[in-house]
Amino acid sequence: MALQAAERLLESHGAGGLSTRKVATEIGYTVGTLYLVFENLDDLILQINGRTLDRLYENLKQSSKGCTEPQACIEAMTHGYVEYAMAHRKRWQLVFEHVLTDKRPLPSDYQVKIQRMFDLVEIQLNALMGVRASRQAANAARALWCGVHGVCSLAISEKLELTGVKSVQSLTDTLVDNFLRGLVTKRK
Amino acid sequence: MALQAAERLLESHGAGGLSTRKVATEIGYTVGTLYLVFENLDDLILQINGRTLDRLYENLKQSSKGCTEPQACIEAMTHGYVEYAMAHRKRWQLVFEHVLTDKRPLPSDYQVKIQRMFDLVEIQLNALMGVRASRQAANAARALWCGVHGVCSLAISEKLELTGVKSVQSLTDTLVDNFLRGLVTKRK
DNA sequence: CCCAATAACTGAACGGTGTTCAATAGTTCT
DNA sequence: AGAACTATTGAACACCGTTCAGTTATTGGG
Repeated sequence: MALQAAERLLESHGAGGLSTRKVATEIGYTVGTLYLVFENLDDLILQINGRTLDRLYENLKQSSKGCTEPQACIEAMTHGYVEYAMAHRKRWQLVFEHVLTDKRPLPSDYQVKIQRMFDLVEIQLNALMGVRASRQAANAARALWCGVHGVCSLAISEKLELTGVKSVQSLTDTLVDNFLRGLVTKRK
Repeated sequence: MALQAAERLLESHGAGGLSTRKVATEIGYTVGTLYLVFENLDDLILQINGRTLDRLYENLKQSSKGCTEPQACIEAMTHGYVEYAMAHRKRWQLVFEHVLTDKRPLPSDYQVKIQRMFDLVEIQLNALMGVRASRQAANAARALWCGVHGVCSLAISEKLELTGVKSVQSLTDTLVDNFLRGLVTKRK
């Protein structure tokens, strides 16, 4: 599959090294053929990103498998997110930091794949906050997840002076712990 | 100046529309001349970004001018940040979401310009948390600011289904309010 | 005033990119 | 075998970043 070759190129040469010609050559075809399968380079990238989002989602579910307490679940998921992002920076970056040429809105299944992740958190927040606050939980889930995303974003693009995955994890812990404590103290 | 022309192009055609040839033409010169002034396209972009970071910093200081309470200051600053990011998406995106071709580390004054913003928050957190917790305040400032950044990042790249600046502001409020409440309740 | 030295600027060239599409090669079916 | 259909090509176009030998402008000295 072309997508596998593209992912190989992405991992080895970064997002900048992704080109239609290279991908085509990698799978033993020429450029023209690639354009019969993909509408666009953006299209190809979106399909790679779809796969990445799937794996990320699976990673989150896996991470939160062995937990019972809502708070522990959320912490496990944030660790899972950070872990995946840091372990597959190039892939993660292609999803969240690559500006597409296309002006069209992102495909709807793309939105769904992102929303899924929010939902995982929302479920736990609902458990944590009680049934009454389900409206707030949705909002809080988004806020929290944006926050975790922000840590990864700045860490991966090296705009924090953090060294190593460990310190990124501890920074997200700071964010998540305080946010959650704030959330439950409001409810009391 | 070439930078002004480049910023004009950025605003009108997005980061993708930035090219050495276009910038050169815009100021009535040819490509070669541009390479006497800038080492690189990356170099040009970094200089634009430096200016953007300066303006963003000024905007933050301005926003937090008329406040007295630490919490109000922080909220004013986050609003200032979001406001600037949403009003100058292209510029903001070039700073934080454009992946440079160069493999070299970011210039040190770049790091300084980012650190400055953390510092503004840290000062307020110190006031909020008491003197004892200055070590935690530095960490908390980074965590909080990463969080706000994350909201902007996802909002601007349209990965949230948020409509309008208003809802972005309210999402950051959710994040910031809960985080701060969590922070102060721990201290008690 | 003219010439030499210096600074400013050019634009063609190279190798790369995304994208298109007439032409070709291969396959299938009657 | 020949027609219909599909798969694949590769040359062409317009752009890109980057380089650098060569040209033009400006300056200073005699």
